Amino acid sequence: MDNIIETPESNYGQLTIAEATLIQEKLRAQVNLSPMEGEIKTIAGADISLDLNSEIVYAGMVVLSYPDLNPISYSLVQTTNIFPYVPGYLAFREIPALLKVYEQFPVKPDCIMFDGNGILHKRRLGIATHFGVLTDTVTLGCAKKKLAGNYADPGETKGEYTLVTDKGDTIGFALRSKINVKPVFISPGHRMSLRDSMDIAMKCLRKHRLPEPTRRAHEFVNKFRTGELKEGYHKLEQWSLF
DNA sequence: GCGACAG
DNA sequence: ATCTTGTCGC
Repeated sequence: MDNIIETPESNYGQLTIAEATLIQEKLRAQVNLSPMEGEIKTIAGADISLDLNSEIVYAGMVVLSYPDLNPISYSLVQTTNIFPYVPGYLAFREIPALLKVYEQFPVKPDCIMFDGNGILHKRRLGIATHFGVLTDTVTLGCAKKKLAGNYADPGETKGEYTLVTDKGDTIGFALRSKINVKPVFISPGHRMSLRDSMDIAMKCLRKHRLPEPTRRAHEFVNKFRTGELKEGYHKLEQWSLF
């Protein structure tokens, strides 16, 4: 039973929703939302890309300098998908591949931003939180749509935000990341506070709706799927025009 | 039964 | 998630 939790890459594909729920409830007790310690010098964005009708998963992470936000390295891994997409269980679909992606980094990033939620989740265990607890890393989530909770629409100015609450708990923020766009949903994953997640997300905003880490991860992973980038760990030169 | 529903 | 055409704005 416990080995299911220890080896997600080999067992998540066989899980039932009931078993997955038990794992989330067990991991929940290990989540750390205390203020982040230490300075962030690098932040990674994580994402996956899929083919239309294929089992292939193209997963990747891009490490950016912080607060400059320039890509300095990236890791790409191709795997076969096993777990289906079920709202609330995204982690079981993407984490096996992302663990392999993470393992390829000779030097780990100080923080990782996921394309999905942290504690902004019915059981407070979105993909960012799940990955953080599993690997004991500092993580946060940035989703493009609301998964759980309630919120009021934030003001139209870039940087305005409102709280997302659920059953009396504040579980994240609806952030207007750019003028005239729908808000994105920010929440801490692991080893950082709600305030930390907002501070970091805000500092990662540039000209686009999505913060640079996840925007870059999405970009790189798509280039990987279309063949423009190759699998493996790659270090970018400082003068690279990325 | 009717909505809600990360990617 | 992915597929698509046009359109608006910097």
